[in-house]
Amino acid sequence: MVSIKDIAKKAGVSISTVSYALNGSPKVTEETRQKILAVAEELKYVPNAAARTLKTRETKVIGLYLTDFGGAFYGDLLQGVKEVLNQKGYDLIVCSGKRSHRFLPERTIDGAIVLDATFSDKELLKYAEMGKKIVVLDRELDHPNINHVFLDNKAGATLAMEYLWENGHRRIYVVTGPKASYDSNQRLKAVRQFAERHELDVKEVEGRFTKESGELAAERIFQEYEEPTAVFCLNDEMAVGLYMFFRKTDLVIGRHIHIIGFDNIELAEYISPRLATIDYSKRKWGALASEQLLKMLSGKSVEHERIYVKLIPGESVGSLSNR
Amino acid sequence: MVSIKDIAKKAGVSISTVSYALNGSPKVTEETRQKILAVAEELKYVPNAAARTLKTRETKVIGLYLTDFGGAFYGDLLQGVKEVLNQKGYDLIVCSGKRSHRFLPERTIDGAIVLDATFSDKELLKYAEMGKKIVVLDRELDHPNINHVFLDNKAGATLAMEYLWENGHRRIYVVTGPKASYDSNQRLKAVRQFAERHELDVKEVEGRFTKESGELAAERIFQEYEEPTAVFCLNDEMAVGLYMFFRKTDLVIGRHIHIIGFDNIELAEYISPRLATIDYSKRKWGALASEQLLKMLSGKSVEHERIYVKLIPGESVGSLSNR
DNA sequence: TTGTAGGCGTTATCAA
DNA sequence: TTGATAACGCCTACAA
Repeated sequence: MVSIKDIAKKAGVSISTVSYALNGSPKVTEETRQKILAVAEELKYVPNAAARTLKTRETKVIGLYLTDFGGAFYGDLLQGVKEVLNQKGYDLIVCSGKRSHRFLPERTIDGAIVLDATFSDKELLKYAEMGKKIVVLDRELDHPNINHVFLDNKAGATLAMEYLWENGHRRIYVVTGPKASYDSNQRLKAVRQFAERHELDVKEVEGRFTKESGELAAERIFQEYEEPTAVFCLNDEMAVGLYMFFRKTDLVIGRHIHIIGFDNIELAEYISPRLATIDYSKRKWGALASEQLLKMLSGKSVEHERIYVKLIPGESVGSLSNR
Repeated sequence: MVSIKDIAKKAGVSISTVSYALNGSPKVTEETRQKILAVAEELKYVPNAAARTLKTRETKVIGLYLTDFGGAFYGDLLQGVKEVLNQKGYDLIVCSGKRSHRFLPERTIDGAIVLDATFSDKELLKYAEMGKKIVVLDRELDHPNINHVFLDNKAGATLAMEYLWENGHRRIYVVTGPKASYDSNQRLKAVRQFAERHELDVKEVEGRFTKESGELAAERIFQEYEEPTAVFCLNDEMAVGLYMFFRKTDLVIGRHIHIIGFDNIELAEYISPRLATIDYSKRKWGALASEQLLKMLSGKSVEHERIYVKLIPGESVGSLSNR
C-alpha cells in the first residue's frame, strides 16, 4: 500500500509537503506540486479513507436507512437525496437492518436520514444525544440534533376523502396501516376529522401497508358488501391488494367498488383502471431531507419542513351521480 | 470522544489491557475484563471504525453498485445479498454513481458486487489489479480477483422463443436492450440461434430496456402490423411499454398481439393480461454473488456460477391453434 | 516555501 | 496476566 511517505521519499521532499501538494494548499510552489503529483501518479497513490477520517473526524458520507430493500417506492426519493448530496461533496450509502446501525455511533457516516420503522425512537435519540445529526421522515422526534421533513398527510387524506365525497360516496371504508406507523396514524386522524365534520360513519379496517393485508381487507369488505362502496386505502400498496382480490369477484372497480390510495406508486399508473391516489414529489422529499441534514452538519439551525401533496384522479373512483 | 485510553485511565490499567478485554482475548482475567467492561459502559464508549480499519485494513463492509436506485427490480436481489453478508459478519451498503466508486480504492469497503453498466470494465480491472475483490453480475471480465455469477440468458431466451413457437407463432419480433448490455446481447444471440435452427425470420427492433423504448418499439411494430404478431421483449420493463402503447390501439394483447418478456418483475403479475416471462430467483442470485465474494475475500478460489431460469406462462401469449 | 513532529484511536508485539 | 510502545496513513501547528 503506497502512502504519502513513499511519495515523499521518491520525490525527495517531506511528507507534509506531499500532503499540502495533494490537498491543493497554496503553501507549495507550483513546481514542487507538479513533481509530487507526477510521482503520486507514477506510484498509483490512492488516499486512505480511514486514515483521513481518523484525523479529520468526518467521512463525507451520509447513510440512508430503509426498512427493507423491497419496493420501487423509494427510487425517486433516493435519487433526490443523492443529487443534493453529491452536489455538496457528499456520498450516499443506502443501508437496511440492525447491523448497519453501528455506522452512526462508530462514525462511518457523518449523518443519517431515516425512513425505517424498525429503527427505534430510543436508539435514534441516543445517537442524537451523542451529537450525531439525523433527519427523520417517518416519525416526530424532538431533539436539537434531529430534524423532520413531514409529508402533509393530513391534507392528503382530506383530499382523498373529499374526492370520494364529491363523487357522491357515503358508504366509505378506510384501510389503515400498521398501528405503529406515523403516516398511517396521521392519515387516519384526518379521515376521522373529515367523517366527524360530515357526520359520516367511516368503517375502519386494519391493514399493514402490504398487498397481502390489502387482499385480506378486501375480503372483509366483500363479505359485507352493499352497493355502492368506496374504500380509501391509506397506501397504494394495499390498494393493489384490493385490485387483486376483486379481480376474482364479479365486482368491477370504479363501478361497484370505488378505490383511492395514497403515494402514487409506479404501479398505480399501470394497473387498470388507473388508481386514484394522492401524489407528492418523492424526489423533492429526498432533496429537502438532505438539504436539512447538510445544514445541520454545518452547524446551521433548521426548521422542520413539509412536503405538499396533490390529488391524482383515476377511473378507480366512479361518480355516483352519473349512473 | 471517549477512547480506550480514557477507559484505561479510569480503570487503572493500560490501553492494551483494555483492547484485549474489549476484544474478548483470553489474555485477561475475567475479573479485570468485567471491570473494564463496566467502565466502558459507564463512559459510553463506542469503538472508532476509522481507527480500527486503519490498523486492521478491513472494514467488514461490502458495497453493491447499482446503475440507479429506481425500479423495484433489485429488491429481492439486495435482500439475498444482505442475508448472506450479515450472517457472515459483514454489512452491506448500496451505492450508485461515479462518486461512490472511490470507496473501492480508498478501502472504505472490503469488496464489491457490481450490477452497474456505468461502471467501466477498465475501471473495474484497475481495482482488481490493485487487489480488490469484485463480483460482477452484468458482464464477463477475466481477472483472478473478479468473479461472475451468470444468469442463464441463453436458456431463458430459448425458453421464450420455444413458448412462442409452440403456440404457433411464426411472425416474431424481438425488442432488444441497449447495444452495450451484456444480458441483451446474450439473449439476442440465443434468439438468433433459435431463428436459424427453425429457419425463422425474426425481426429485430432496438430498445433500451426502458418502458419508453418499449412504447417506441410498439409504435414501429404497430405500423407494420399483420395478424398475428408475437413479440419477445428482452426485458419486462419494455414489455410494459408495449402494454401502454397497445392499450391505446384496438389491438388486444394475447389475441391480436402476443407478448413475452424476461425477468418476471413485480409488475408482470399485476398488469393484465398477465405477462408471460422468464423467471429466476433474484434472491438466490444475490446470495450466490455474496458467497462468492466472501470466499474470494478469505483467499479461496472460486468457480464462476450460474443462475437457472424458468418460463412463466401468461395470457399475454395466446395459442394460434385454438382460434 | 519546506521540514519536523505530534497525534487521531486501534491493534499487536514484545517485555516485564 | 499486564504494560509500554510502535505502528497504521494522514493532517497540521510550529520551526526552520
